Formats: sequence, C-alpha cells, structure tokens
Amino acid sequence: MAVTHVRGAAPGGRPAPAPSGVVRPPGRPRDTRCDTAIIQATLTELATSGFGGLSMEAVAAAAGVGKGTVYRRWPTKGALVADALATLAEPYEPHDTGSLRDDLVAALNSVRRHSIQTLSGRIMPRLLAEKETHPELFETYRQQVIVPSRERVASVLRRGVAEGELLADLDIDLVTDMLVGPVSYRQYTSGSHEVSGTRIGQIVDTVLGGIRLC
Amino acid sequence: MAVTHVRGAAPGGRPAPAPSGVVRPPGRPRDTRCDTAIIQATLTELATSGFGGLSMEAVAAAAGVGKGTVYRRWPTKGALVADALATLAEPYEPHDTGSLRDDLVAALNSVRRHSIQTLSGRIMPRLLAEKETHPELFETYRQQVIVPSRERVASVLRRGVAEGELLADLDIDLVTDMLVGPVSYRQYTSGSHEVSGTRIGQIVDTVLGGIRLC
Amino acid sequence: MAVTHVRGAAPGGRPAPAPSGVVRPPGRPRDTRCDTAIIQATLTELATSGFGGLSMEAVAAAAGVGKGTVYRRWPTKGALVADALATLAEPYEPHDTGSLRDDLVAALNSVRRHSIQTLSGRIMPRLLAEKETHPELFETYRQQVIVPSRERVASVLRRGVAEGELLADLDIDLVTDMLVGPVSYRQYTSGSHEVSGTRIGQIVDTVLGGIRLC
Amino acid sequence: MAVTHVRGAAPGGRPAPAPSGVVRPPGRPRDTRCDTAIIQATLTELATSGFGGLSMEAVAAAAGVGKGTVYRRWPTKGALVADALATLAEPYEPHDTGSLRDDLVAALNSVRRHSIQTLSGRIMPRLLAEKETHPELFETYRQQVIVPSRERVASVLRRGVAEGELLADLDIDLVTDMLVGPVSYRQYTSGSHEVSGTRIGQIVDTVLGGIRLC
DNA sequence: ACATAATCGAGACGGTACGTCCCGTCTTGTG
DNA sequence: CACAAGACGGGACGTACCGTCTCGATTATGT
Repeated sequence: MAVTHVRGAAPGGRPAPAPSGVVRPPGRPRDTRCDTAIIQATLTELATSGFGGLSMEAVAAAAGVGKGTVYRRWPTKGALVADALATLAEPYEPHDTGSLRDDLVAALNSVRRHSIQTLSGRIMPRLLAEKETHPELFETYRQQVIVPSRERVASVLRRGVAEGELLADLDIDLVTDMLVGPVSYRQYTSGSHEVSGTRIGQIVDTVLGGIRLC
Repeated sequence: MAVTHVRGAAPGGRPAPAPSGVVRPPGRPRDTRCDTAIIQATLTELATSGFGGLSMEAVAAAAGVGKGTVYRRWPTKGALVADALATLAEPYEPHDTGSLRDDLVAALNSVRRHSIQTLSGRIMPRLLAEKETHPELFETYRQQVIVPSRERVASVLRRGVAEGELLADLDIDLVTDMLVGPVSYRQYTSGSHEVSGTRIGQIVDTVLGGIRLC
Repeated sequence: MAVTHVRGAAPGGRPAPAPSGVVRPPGRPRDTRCDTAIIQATLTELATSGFGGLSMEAVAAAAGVGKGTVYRRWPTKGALVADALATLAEPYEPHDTGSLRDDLVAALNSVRRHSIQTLSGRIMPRLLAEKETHPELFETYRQQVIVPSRERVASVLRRGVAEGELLADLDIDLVTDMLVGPVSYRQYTSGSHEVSGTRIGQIVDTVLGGIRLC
Repeated sequence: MAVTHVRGAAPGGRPAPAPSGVVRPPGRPRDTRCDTAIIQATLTELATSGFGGLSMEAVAAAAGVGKGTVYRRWPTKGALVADALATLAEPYEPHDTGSLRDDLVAALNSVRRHSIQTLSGRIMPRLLAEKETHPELFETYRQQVIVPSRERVASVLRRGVAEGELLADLDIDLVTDMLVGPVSYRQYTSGSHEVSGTRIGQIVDTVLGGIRLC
C-alpha cells in the first residue's frame, strides 16, 4: 500500500545542502524525503480509511518509514493530518473566455472533476463525517480546498455583475451555493451515475434564467 | 450512553404471551425489547462514531445487553447496521397549501430540519464517508431517507407542472437537485451558520425565476 | 518454545466445578489450566533469560496464551515472578540411614543434583544476579528453595549432636555453610567439570575430621 | 552515571605527541582517553545492569562519548565486555606472616572484601547468570579474577605442606574450595548479614582441625 | 410441580493493532 | 580521519479492545 518509498528514491532526490547563513542544529539532519512520503501516505490513508481509521502505524508502513520517524515530526494524529491537509491548497486560476455561461460551466466542471479524480475529493466525505468530532480539521480543508473552489465560481459571478450582465444587487454567496450545491450534492450522494456535462449546462442555464437582467 | 435499558424497563413492558395456534420453538423465547434497544443503540452509535468506529461491543453496552445477545441476532456488523437503517423509513406526507412557493419552502425547511435535529440527519455524513467501502449501506439509507425526502419536493413540482404554473417539459429530477442541493450542501459543509429560513426563500425564488412561465 | 499448550490439553484436564457454598463471581470463570501454563512458562523463561530479560509477551507466547490473560492475573512482572517462585517450594524429606556420613553425603548429592538437573537450579544464578535490584525475589527463592535444602543438611547434623557423635556446642549454621558452600560454589563457578561424588565424600570427611569427637 | 567524562578532562590529560620514527596512519589519531572511559563505563554498567541489560548506547552515554566512537573500537557488545573484563586482572601478592592460620584468614578476608567493595565483586553474580549463554565471558572473568584469588589461598596451603604443618598428600584444590566456598557462597546468597571476621576464623579452624597433622 | 431447553448478563479467552521506547546503524558538520 | 549529535528502520513492550466462548441464573413451555 506504499505510496512513495524513501529507500527506492533516486539518489538525485536528496535535498540540497542548507544555504549558508542559516544556523543548523547538530547531528544528522532530517531527511525531507521522509516528510513528503509521510504526508502523501497520510492523505492516501485519509481517503481510504478516514480520520478515525487512520493509524500512525499504517501511515509509517505506507510511507516505508519507521514509526519513530513519524512521531519525531508530528506528536499526534491530529497534527499530522492538519499538516497534510494544509498541503492540499490549490492555486487560484481564474479563466475568462468572454462568455459568462461558459466560464461558469468550466468552473463547475472543475468542481465535478475534483470530487472524482483527486485524492482531495475522496478525502472530503471522510472529513465531513468527522466534522462534529474534529471541526478544526474540516475547517482546514474548507479553507484550503472548498473556499478556493467556490472562489472560482464567485469571481465569474462578480465579473458578470461588473459587466452589467447580472443583477447589480446579486447575493454572490447565495448564487454560488445554488451553482456548486447541486453539483456537489449530486456527485456525492447519487447512487451510481455521476453528474454529466449536459446537466451542468442545465444547472447554469436555470440559475442564469432567474438572475440575468431581462 | 445507553438509550434504553432493558433491565430498567417497567414490568408492564413485557410482551404479551404468544397467541395460541402458532407453533413456537421450545425454550425461553427471545426478549423483543432487546431487539429495539439494540437497533436504537446502533443508530446512536452510528451517528456518534460512524460505521468504522462502531463496535458490536459498544452497541451491546449502550443497549444494556450482553454481547452474545447481539451476536445471536445479527452475525455481522453490516447486517446489524443494515437492519437498523431499514427502520429509518419516513412516511411520505404531502402538503398542499395552494401556493407553489410556500409548499416548496415548507418542503425544503423540512429537509433542513431533518439534517440538524434527527438522528438520521447525523448519520448521513457518516454513511457518506463509507459509501465507497460499503455502497449497499448508503444505498439503503438513500432509499429509506433521501428518496422520500426528495419526493416531497418533486411532488410539489409535479403539481406545479400539472396546474400550468411551471414549464411543461420541466426536468423534475434536475430541479429537485437545484432546490435540495444548495440547502443540503450548505447545511453540511458550512463553517458555522446554518441555512436560514430567509435563504431558503431566496433559493426557491431564484429557481422559480428561471423555470416559471412568464 | 511453548512449554505447555492450553489448547492441546486433554479434555479431562478441566477443573472440577466449584464446591458448593462458595460464592462465585458472575461470568465465565478463569481457566486454571492457563495459570499453570503461565507459571511454568515463567519459570522456564526465568531460567533462560533471567528476570531482566523476561518479558510478559514471551511468557504468554510460551504458555500459548494471549497477553491479556497474563495481565489479568498478574499486573506486573514482579508479581508474576514472585508467584512463580513460590511454587518452587520443595517438601522436606529427611532420610536416616543410621550412618551420619552417608546421610550428609546423600544430602549434599541432592544439592548437587538440584543445581544441575532442575529448573530451579538454573534459575538460581539468574536471581542471584538481580539480588541487588530485586532483593525480594531472591529472598522468596531463598525461603522456598535454599532454606529447605540447607535444612536437610542441618537436620542430619543436629541428629549427630543429639546422638553424641558430634561436638555438643556445634554451630550448625556454620557447618552447614562449610558443607553446602564448597559444593554449591564449585558447581556454579567451575569451568567445566562438575563436582563428583568422590569429592563430596572428601568434603564431608574433611569437615567431620574437624568436628567429630575424638 | 558517567564515570569519566572525556569532555571534562583537563587539557593536560592529552596524550603526548607520538615519538618520531613510528609509522602513523594519516588523519586525526584516536583519543586514548575515550578507550579508558568506555572500558570503565562498561564495567560499571556490567555491575549495574548485567550483560543482558547492558547496551552500547548506555555505555556511550555513561562514558560521555558518541555511539560511533564505541562501535569504531568494538564491533559487538561481547568484544567490548571481553576487553573490559581483561582489565580486571589483579596482581598476585603473597603474604607470609609466619602463621599458617593468620595467612589463611587474611587471604579469605581479602576474598570477602573483594566481593563487597570492588566493582569486580559486583560483576561476579552478573556474569554467573550468563554463564550458560556466554561461557567465554565468565571464563575470562575466572582467569582474571577467580583464579588469582584462589591462588593466594592455595599458595599458603602449599607452604603449609612444605613446612610439614599439613598432611603431605593434601588435595590443594579441594581444600581451597572448602575455604573459599563457604565464604563466597555465604557472602553472595545470605539474606542480609555478611560474613564476619570471626566466622572466617571459625571456618579456617574447622578445616585445619580436619587436615592438620596430629 | 418439575424437567427441558433456549435466552440473558457477565466476563474470560486468543489475537491483534496501537503508540511508546530504545537499539544498532548511518549520515551530517566540525576539529 | 576522529568525534558529537542525532535521524533512521526495525522491533519489543504493555495496553486496550474486538469478536468468540463459556459459565450460572432466568424464564418460558410441555408433561
């Protein structure tokens, strides 16, 4: 179940020597390849077993690392998961094709793809389940993943308002919910069939029908 | 965290002696109060700890019965949870106030209330997390809880179509998603503030703005 | 490395039902076969690895028993070893052939045999090594094994005094040391060759030469 | 529990530069103060924890030295302990006061004192316990410590034979056992009180009573 | 009334996973 | 090169449960 084995890494993967001028602690420095392997294994385990079912031992084994190496860096499971979630941050990349509708469709398609294909998307329902028990973890996830994702939709909407295509007093947050909500909700709870591209177009059109200037 | 303790039940709670004419196995008959206590404890544990964190031992303890009493009835955790989920079925109660908008708002408010106040609503994210691992459990939940809940909204929409208030070729499933989706999505993923009654009205109005005949 | 496997024991080995009139705790009673298997394994491990090298896990494995079964009975290693040592008690069997010399030789031969052939004899140097760290354990061993062993020699000497064959004011404890000491000392510290029967006779004769009435 | 800290040593303690004319390996020469500190720490640890409980890491820490410094000199624990035991050799110092009895008493007193006061005496039972597992270590100890100690007694006895005070065909080894045995045996196994000076006199007298010419 | 037979609470059992600790090895920078 | 410092993989330890099992006590039914 190992994601990245440290021992198998290419020799060239070793980190460069520390830049001069930085005080370094004595002794053998920590191997940064272990950090990445552990974080990656944590995310995989999180997606597979959830926070409750995640064990430090399984993470260490999946990372190909001794248990002590994990505990030396993160004293608790919560701290490890929190740091792992923090790496999920996605850069905000606005796109502007000129067409308001096309940009919204594109943004929602990216939401859809995220939930299916990425590790982060598979982690989402696991964290949702633990939201009552560990609200801070889901909050981290929300800030790192959900908020940027919503922001892509919201920025398109704001542009529509600025360009006079949408109602001037539009509640951006509300409309974002009305676009992202149906896609995300359906994606996660549907029995088998996922949300299709056609359906996303219909969702956008229906919402636009109610908020566009006429 | 025991919900119902068998031992503490009033003597009058005992089931009536079996009706004559029915062949009964010899020996002491099973105590039906144990069944209900175990099912109830299972649902509570499911809401509290999720499927992965649920243990037969904890269920037995919460129900105030011995472990053997649980295993005598359900050999596996999955069978127990499946039976427990099957009891969540909610009766379908349509309401018709004459106003399409008011009925939709009422139906969505019921969705909102369900997710917050009921045990079933707290179980939902737990099962969602296990959907990949145990799809049959979530499917049971969907049939027992989600489908009836959506049906309340869909029936109102169908009535609107029949009465000529809504577009004739309306995609009921799609619009149901667009009404339930934003509420449910926001309710479960929001940081702190829940969905307000006002917002539900806005959601209904926005959707109606795009699908109402004009 | 298992000494006695519980599972493989004959069905007839089950303990008899408790005598009536004794209050019994509820639940499944403890299996006494586990107790004996654990004690036996403890003594074997003690002889093999000493007190410091003895681990509860190894004892459990050697006894063919789960670790919990050991900890349920003895919370600490010290308590387990103490109880194990208490079972080493040997019944005192005086022998009287009429000849003072022959009886002393026989008693010393029994000391010699004990140190070589018995588990208890192999445990002795292990406990001696831990005498500074855990004096109470060695004290238990002394009372259970060493004292009775010395008493066999001392009782013969006392008889010799009573029958007028030995000096009336003989220091029994001292002479016991002078008989047991050379045998035990040589037995444990000698490079390879053990103490022979001939040598034991010489030791007895030499001591008798100094304390016999002449 | 460090015996000698290298780091804390006075600068003057550095070894003198090597005499010219000797071929020396290139690079920094080994610090001889480390050797002595490690050996000393090994003996202390051996007395405190025994062979099984002794770890290279603990030795290094007690010596105030890095672990690598120990492993560079001795690859295994056995090699280190063997070298440490080899340093325990005691010079043989016969004494002759003219009185056979007094010399024997003095020799036995030295045995007694050794077992109590010296590090070597506290190591003795530790090694005894490992005699089955590591016979070569105890053999080293025997040659370095036990044999010289016995020789002091034996030489007095031989002198007694030569001077005609003892039986001509005396078994020196046997009588040595009979003198050293009771003292050592009692010293190590006694519950609390040690062997007194008076008792040593009694032992010597009793043995002499049986072997002296009359 | 009394034997029969299955249920029930309680808890012991073998097994396993957990987090901690520590060992011996390896890898840094400094002298 | 030697040396300290300490990170690393591996493994053992004691704990905590899990699901199964085995007790005595209880409770209905048939004779």
